[in-house]
Amino acid sequence: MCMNDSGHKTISINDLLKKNGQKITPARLSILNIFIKNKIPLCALDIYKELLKDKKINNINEVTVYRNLSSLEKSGIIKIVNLRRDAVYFEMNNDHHHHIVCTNCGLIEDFKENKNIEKLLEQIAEKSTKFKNIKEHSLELFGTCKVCS
Amino acid sequence: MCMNDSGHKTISINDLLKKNGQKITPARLSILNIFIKNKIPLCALDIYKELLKDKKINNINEVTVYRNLSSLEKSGIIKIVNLRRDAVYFEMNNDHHHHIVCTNCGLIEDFKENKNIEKLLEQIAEKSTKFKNIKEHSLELFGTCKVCS
DNA sequence: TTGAATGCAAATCGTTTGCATCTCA
DNA sequence: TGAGATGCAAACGATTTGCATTCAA
Repeated sequence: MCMNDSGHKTISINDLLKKNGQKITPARLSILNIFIKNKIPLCALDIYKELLKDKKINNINEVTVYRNLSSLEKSGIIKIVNLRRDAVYFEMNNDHHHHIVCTNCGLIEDFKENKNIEKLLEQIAEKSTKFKNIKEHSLELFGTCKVCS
Repeated sequence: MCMNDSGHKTISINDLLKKNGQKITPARLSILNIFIKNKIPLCALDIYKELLKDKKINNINEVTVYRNLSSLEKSGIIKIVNLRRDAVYFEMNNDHHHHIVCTNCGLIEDFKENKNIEKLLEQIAEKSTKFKNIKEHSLELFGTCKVCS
C-alpha cells in the first residue's frame, strides 16, 4: 500500500495485477510503471521506446508490449482512449476523466466529467430500446489549442 | 432540390459536392449514394463491396474509395465515427447524433444528443485553460444489446 | 487546358499469429 | 508441473504512395 500525489491510498502494482487475475511478470510491471510515470495516453510504440530508454530493464520485445497491452486492457487495468490517431492509445483505468485533443499538434488536456453529464448519459441509456447493459462511454472534445489557433 | 424521408428539404448530391468544393465524379456520386441509402456507419471495405454488388456501376478501385473517403471527410461532407473497430467508419455529416454500440455483435443504435449535454460540454470548453477553439466531440456509449446480454 | 481524379502495383504501418522456449504460481 | 508469458520470424489487414493515364470544369 502506498500514497499517490494527492495523498490517496493506492494499491501496489503487484496487488493491482493480482486483483485482476494477471500474472506478475517483469514486462507487465515495467509497462504499468511507464503508464503511472507518464500521465498521458500512450500507444504500443511509445511504451516500447520508453522500455528501450531505460537501461535497467532487459529488452522487451515489441510483440510482448502488444500482448500485454491487450491483456491489461481486457482485465480492466488500462483502457483504450479515442484520440483520432492511427495507433491505439491506452491509459490507466483508475481515474474517470476525458480529454480535449488538439487536432493540430496533439496536445491533450484532461477534464473531469461533470456529474450532470453522467446523469444525462444514464437517462439516455435507460431510454434505449435495444440495449440492456451500457457500461462505458467515450467522450472526447476536439479542436485547436491556444498555440495552434 | 428534393425531399428526404421526413419531408425536409435536402439539397442534391451534386449541389452538396459543389458547395463543399468537390468535383462531381462517378465514384463520388456512387459513394455518397451508398451512405444515403445505408443509414449506418460504413468503412472503406463496406463501400467497396456495395459498389461491386451494383452492376450499374463501373468497377471502382478500392484505392479510389479510400481517396474519396478522405476527401469527403476533409471537406466536411462525411465524418468519422468512433466504433472501436479496426477499420475507420464514416457517415453523412448532416444530422448530429451519437451511437450506442454493442461490443459483442456490433449493433448500433442512434441517439440524439440532449441539449443539456451540449450546454455542459460548452461549459467544459469555456473552462479549458489550454484550448481556444473546440469544434467537435465524440460521444459514444458501449455495452451489450438485449440479444447479447 | 489544367489540376484533380483514377487505376494499378507496390510499399507502409500498426498489429496479430505460429511455434518453440521459458517462467510464474 | 502446467498454464500462461515471451521472443523471433512471418503473416496480416487496413491504408497510403508513386506513377502513368484519364477526366471534370
